[in-house]
This record gives sequence, structure tokens and C-alpha cells, in this order.
Amino acid sequence: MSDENNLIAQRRQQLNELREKGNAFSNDFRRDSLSADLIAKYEDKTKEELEIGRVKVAIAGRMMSRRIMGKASFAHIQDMSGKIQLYIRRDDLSEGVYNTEFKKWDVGDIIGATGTVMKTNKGELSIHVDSINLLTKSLRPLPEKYHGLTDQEIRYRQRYVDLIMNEETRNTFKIRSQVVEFIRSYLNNENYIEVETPMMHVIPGGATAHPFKTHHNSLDMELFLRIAPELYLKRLVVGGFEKVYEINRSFRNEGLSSRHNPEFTMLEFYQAYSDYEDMMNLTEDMIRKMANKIFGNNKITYQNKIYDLEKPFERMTVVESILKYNDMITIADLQSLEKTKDHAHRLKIPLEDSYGLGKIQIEIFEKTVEAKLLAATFITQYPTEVSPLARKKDGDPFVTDRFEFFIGGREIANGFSELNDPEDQAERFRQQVEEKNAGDAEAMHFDDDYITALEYGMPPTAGEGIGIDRLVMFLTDSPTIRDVILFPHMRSKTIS
RNA sequence: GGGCCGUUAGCUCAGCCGGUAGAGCAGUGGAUUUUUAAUCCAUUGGUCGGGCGUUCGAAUCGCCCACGGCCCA
Repeated sequence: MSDENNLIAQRRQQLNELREKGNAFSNDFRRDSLSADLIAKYEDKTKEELEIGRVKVAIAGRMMSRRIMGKASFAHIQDMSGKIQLYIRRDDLSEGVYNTEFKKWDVGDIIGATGTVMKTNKGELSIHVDSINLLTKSLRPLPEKYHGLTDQEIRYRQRYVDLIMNEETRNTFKIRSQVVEFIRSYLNNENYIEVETPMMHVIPGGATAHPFKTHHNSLDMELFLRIAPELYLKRLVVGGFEKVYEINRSFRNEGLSSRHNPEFTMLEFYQAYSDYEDMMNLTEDMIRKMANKIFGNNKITYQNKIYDLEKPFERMTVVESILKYNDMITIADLQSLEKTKDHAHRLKIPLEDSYGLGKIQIEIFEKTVEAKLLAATFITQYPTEVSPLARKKDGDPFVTDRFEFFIGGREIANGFSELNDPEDQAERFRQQVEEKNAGDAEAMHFDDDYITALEYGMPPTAGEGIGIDRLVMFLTDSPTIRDVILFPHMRSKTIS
């Protein structure tokens, strides 16, 4: 499909003319100001004050609009901070520049200009331009200025166009950056150290999920993209890094949805001499302070509902939450494998023969409770059967000292007191391997080296993983994970 | 994996009881020295997502495929 339509051909012709005149892609213009800074600094000045002050600036950016009114024109340029208007008069520029250069440029071109800060009669802070340069010719027309770019597919596939056109998109990714920055500063302030552990694993571990396979040529060995950094981070706790965290990508080979991208970003952190309650407290404090730092308050609007993060986060056990949202289920039912299976059947939940009571409870939880957990809620005491890396609860080995954190009906975090008994961990791995042999492709492998590490002694430790994408979705009112990932995975398609 | 919806000019969209494609914006030419989706006059621009079929004739009807969106699993 030819993309050389008239609009592009015209611009290419203009570029050719520029090339004939000299370097069409010069890199000698230097700006000294950003649009938002100028607006912040001079917005409150009057037209007259600015005329007397005569503040001279150099500014650069993409021309987003242009209104030619004869011998004078207005244009908006957009830089990394925002937009500012240029006021350009023919007679203020060098001879010929206005007619033979400026008027031939297009919306979308990158330009640099110098001039003085002024205010128009309508009160808009602008730059009264005295010199102007084309820095980069844009060959492709931008979307229309009023409706902008709304086609979801193009927004994801050609994110650069989305970023040019949609301030909302730019804002989402600025907030994402602030979230990560906040987490780093919060944890660093708590004496955590940030580390990087392998993303290519010989044995995928730390979660139950399908891994991506890859191959190392010169070693001629199969490797897996990591599904979680967990086991490496706990090796570091064994090594004496008692507070450690990593923020980076993990990869899971599963379907795409509004909540799943094959690569996603997770924060995992581990802290020795702590338990899962400490992790819940830290999570609550960190998220609350994060919202305050980024938004200046704790009221977050997500999909037309207001969430007040100032209120204490709710806490209830898996069993309590099932009872709360299922009138037909009693606590006695949940202690009986048969009765629990009956309820699962009634709820049309497909079960495998290998599922024990704990697994079926979780299936019921996911089907009937999860989406209803709107307000910030910690769900605790996950069954040991589905928590192969978590420490058993004292006095009740059926469940673990584990929690998951939900907000807006979506799982954001998962944490627990770590299992540091090497013999118990080996036994849990053996159970996982049995499940793998029975056909559960997501079950864990047996990781000998991890057991060896635990045998050296891991201090009592608690750890947690927080899904950064989902947290950012919540904080930016984004309905799908694709809106918080710059280049979300899409099926192959040639971009025209 | 299943259901529903969508794909028409660079962008946003109309046209869909079959008769050979239209608007606004952008572009081009002209007017215009404080505009704000600037305005006014004129004007260029399309393998109607791809393929196959029905028909004298398909953007429009049927089937298949691709990509996307929403919902469900």
C-alpha cells in the first residue's frame, strides 16, 4: 500500500528544496526556555509589564497549529513541558523569511524561535518572534487538530503520534514515571538497596505461569524469560542483603487482555526480620504517600468511582471474603472438600481432579469475590496449596501468612512471610513437580540451588510483589493495561 | 477459545432498502497586521481492510480471512 499520497509528496518536495539550500537537518539551534516554565513565570504579568520588561527567550518545539492572517501569524509550538503561542510578524523577521520560509512550513514541523515574552490582547502569553528557524521537516501530516487521534489501534501501534497529539497520554506516562521514582525514593529511604537479577533463567520460578522459551546459541541451552525475580531476590537475602528490591520486567506466556500484557513491570521487595503484616503496613503507607506526593491528595477517581486512600485499607481472610459475597456458602461448607466442590459446580467453575480444597476455595474466591473488592482491601490467609513459597500460619498449616492487595476489583499486589525452612520448601517443590507431571503446565520446577541457598539459612523474611502497570492503571484512571504501557504488544501488522 | 461491534480521503466521520463516494478539518491558490477549532472565496485528494461469490451492476448483500474494540471463558 502506497503511503506516498499528495500530502507527503508535497512535503518531500519541500524537503528536497531545503536539501538544495544546505543542511536540511541542522543541529545548531539552542533553546534557553521551556513553554511551561515561561507560562508559570510570566502568566501573572500584565501586557504592559511584559512590554517594559522585554524578556528575550529562545524556544523550540513542534508546530501544532498555525493561523496566517496576512502579514502576521500565530502558531503554537509544543515542547516537552507543554505549549506556547508564537506571534510572528513579517516585518519583524529578516527580509523574505516570512514569505519564502515560514509560510511554506507545515503543522508538525519542528522549529526554533527567538523573541520576547508578550501577551496578546486576549491575554494569552506568547512569544513575539524576531527570528525563526526550521529545525526538522515533518513529512507526514498530523491528525486533525480538533478531534485529534482517537483510533485505538494507531494510538498503540504508533504511540509517537498519540504522544504528539494527546496530552492525556503524555500525562499518564509522566505519572508512571513519578510512581516508579516515588517507589525508589521510598524504599531507598528505608535503607533498601536496588538490584538487578537475571531475566534469563535456566529454571523459571517464583510464580505459577507459562514462561517464554529462548535459546542461547553458543552455550546451546534452553533458557526461559523470567516469570518473577522472587527466587533470586531471596538468594540475596540469604547473602545478607536484608532489604532488597528490583523494579523491572517479567514475562508470562499467556493471553492478552485489558489486564494482561506478556511483558509487565513488577516491583518485588524483601525485608528480613519482618512478616506479612509489616508488608501490608508498608504497602498501605507507601501507596497513600505516593498518591499524596503525586496528586497532592488521597482522593483517586477510577472509572467514575472515588477512592479515598486516606481511609484505612480493609483486611479480611479469603474465607471471610467468600462468606461475605456468597449467601449460599457456610463456613462449614468451606471446610468440606465435597461441599466446596458442589458450590464450585454450581458456580460453573471447571475443576481438575488434582485440585484440593485450598485450590477450589481460591477458584471460588476469584469467581465470586475478586471483582467486588473495590475499596482498598488486603485479603489474607491464602491456602498453602496455592502458596508454595509462603510460610505456613502458626497453628493452622492449611493456610499461609500471605495476602493479596486489591483495589478497584483488581489484584495489585501479593506478599507473604517467606518460607525459610529448606525442608518444607523442598517438600512444596516436590508437590509442584507432581502437579506438573499430572499435567499442570504452570506448576513450578524443583530449584535445587534455591534449596541449597535456604540451607545456608535465610533469616525470617517477608516479601511482596506489586504490579506497577496495574497500580498505574488505577492512579491514571486507565481502563486497560495498554494505556499504561508505551508500546503494548499487538498482533503483527504492517503499518502504512 | 466464544459472542457482539468496527475497518470509507492524512485525521474525525456520513453514505449501507444494490446504480459506481461525500462533509468538516488538514492540504493547495487567493484575501486578511492580535488569532484561539480564526474567518471568507476557490480547489486537489479515495485500489470504500483483503479475497471469493451473488448480480447487468457491490462501499452497500453472502461467505472466508486479517487487524482492532467491548463482553464472556
